[in-house]
Amino acid sequence: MSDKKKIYKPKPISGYPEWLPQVRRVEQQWLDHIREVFESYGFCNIETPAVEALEVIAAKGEDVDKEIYVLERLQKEEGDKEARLALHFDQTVPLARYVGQHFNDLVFPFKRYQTQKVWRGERPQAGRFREFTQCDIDVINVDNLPLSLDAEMPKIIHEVLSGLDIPPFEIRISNRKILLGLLDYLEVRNKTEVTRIIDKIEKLSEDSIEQLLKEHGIDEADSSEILWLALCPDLDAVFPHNEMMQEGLEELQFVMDQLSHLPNVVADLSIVRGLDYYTGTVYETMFVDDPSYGSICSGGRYDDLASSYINKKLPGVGISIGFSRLFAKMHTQLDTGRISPADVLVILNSEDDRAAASEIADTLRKNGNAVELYHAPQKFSKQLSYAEKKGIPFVWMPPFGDTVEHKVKTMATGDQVEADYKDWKAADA
RNA sequence: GCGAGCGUAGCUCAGCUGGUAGAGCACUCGGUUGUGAUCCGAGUUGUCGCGGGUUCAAGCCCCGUCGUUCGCCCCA
Repeated sequence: MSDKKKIYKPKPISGYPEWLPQVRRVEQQWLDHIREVFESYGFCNIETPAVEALEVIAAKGEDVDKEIYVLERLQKEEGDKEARLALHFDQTVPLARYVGQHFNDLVFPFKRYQTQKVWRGERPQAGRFREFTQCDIDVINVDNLPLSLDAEMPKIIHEVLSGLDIPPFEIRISNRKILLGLLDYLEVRNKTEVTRIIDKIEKLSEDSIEQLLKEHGIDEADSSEILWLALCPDLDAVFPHNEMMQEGLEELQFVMDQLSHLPNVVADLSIVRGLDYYTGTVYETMFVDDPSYGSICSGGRYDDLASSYINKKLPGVGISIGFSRLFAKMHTQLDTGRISPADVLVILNSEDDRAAASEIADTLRKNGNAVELYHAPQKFSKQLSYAEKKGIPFVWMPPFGDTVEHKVKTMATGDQVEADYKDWKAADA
């Protein structure tokens, strides 16, 4: 029997992160926290399929198209007629479809949160994945939507992020009408390209921005006016050249006034966002000490979300936490050593003690403890070592030999005290 | 999709100008009185990413390929 079994050497797939149990444990705690905050503001949850019909997803333009994963059966035969399916690329498009489809059954304003994986065929980098989790909240209404919701979004996000163990962050807010109004006034044609250039202000120098603008046919006077606006720290200093700019300035001022009690929420006119469907308020969130890591939470207002799916005007505002990016930034520091969720490990002394040990474990569980029972009567040191490795904080030591008392050992200190399993709680110990 | 770097035990890496692989950690067992994290002893682990070429000889050189990391594009 010399022939070795061939094994497939396991390796990670780039852009598809996975964590060890001790990190996943923290990840779930973060997700729980996010859910609790969202629900405390009255958002309800939905989940949509991993896939949408390709034509639902692919309508956003070529840049987006090239990142879409299409689904196909391996054994598909030529000529098989099936709807082409694609993995969703964000949660906004599925939401639009969902709202259009269930319009008559939804109550408006529709406030929903959604935490799911999304897929993008990008080159993975630090904080950038091919499969990642987003936590979205959106509010959608028929015909019009109060502007104060534009302020509620960052307020909620601020509350969420403040409750997580992360470095200092800053939520930056602008209103697209301001920059787009100026581009209108300057009669700039390729607005999308220009806004994308302005979007790079975080990474590039002023000179390179000017150079890029020049390459896209913006003359020096216009270019310096655009740059001045993007970098202008004071809303009052901006002169509105037209109604659009005026409107944008007023809206932004209104939103900022409502958020004035939050120091790390700032107006920043260089924020424009690449995605074209945003029409007013836009948000981005950066780590203060590492802004080039990218936005960990972005979003904005859109005039009509679902016009491709239903003949109604449905304005909305939404924001999305790039959960995977956020979590990946921290995960190396998040290993608490707590692999198991168990509070206590019940020792199994011998086969004869199995029934008793099992009863102890059940009773402890009824009292609200998470309990793992060791299932093999192995050496005591081995069972202790197991608790140590799994990060289980307490070990329950049932009577053995001639002894009659139960003891609980606290692993961190080594202390052992007598205890009654009928009313012991890890939380009190 | 484009550009650059890297690819040696489960992990982090060493391997000098080519001479058929090593450390630390991890893991397993042991150090008699049920007591883990420390200490001591013993032990297991590799087609040196894959394919081809040069050479008496390749982990080390050349070509290709795949994977991966970083930058660009775009974006959470």
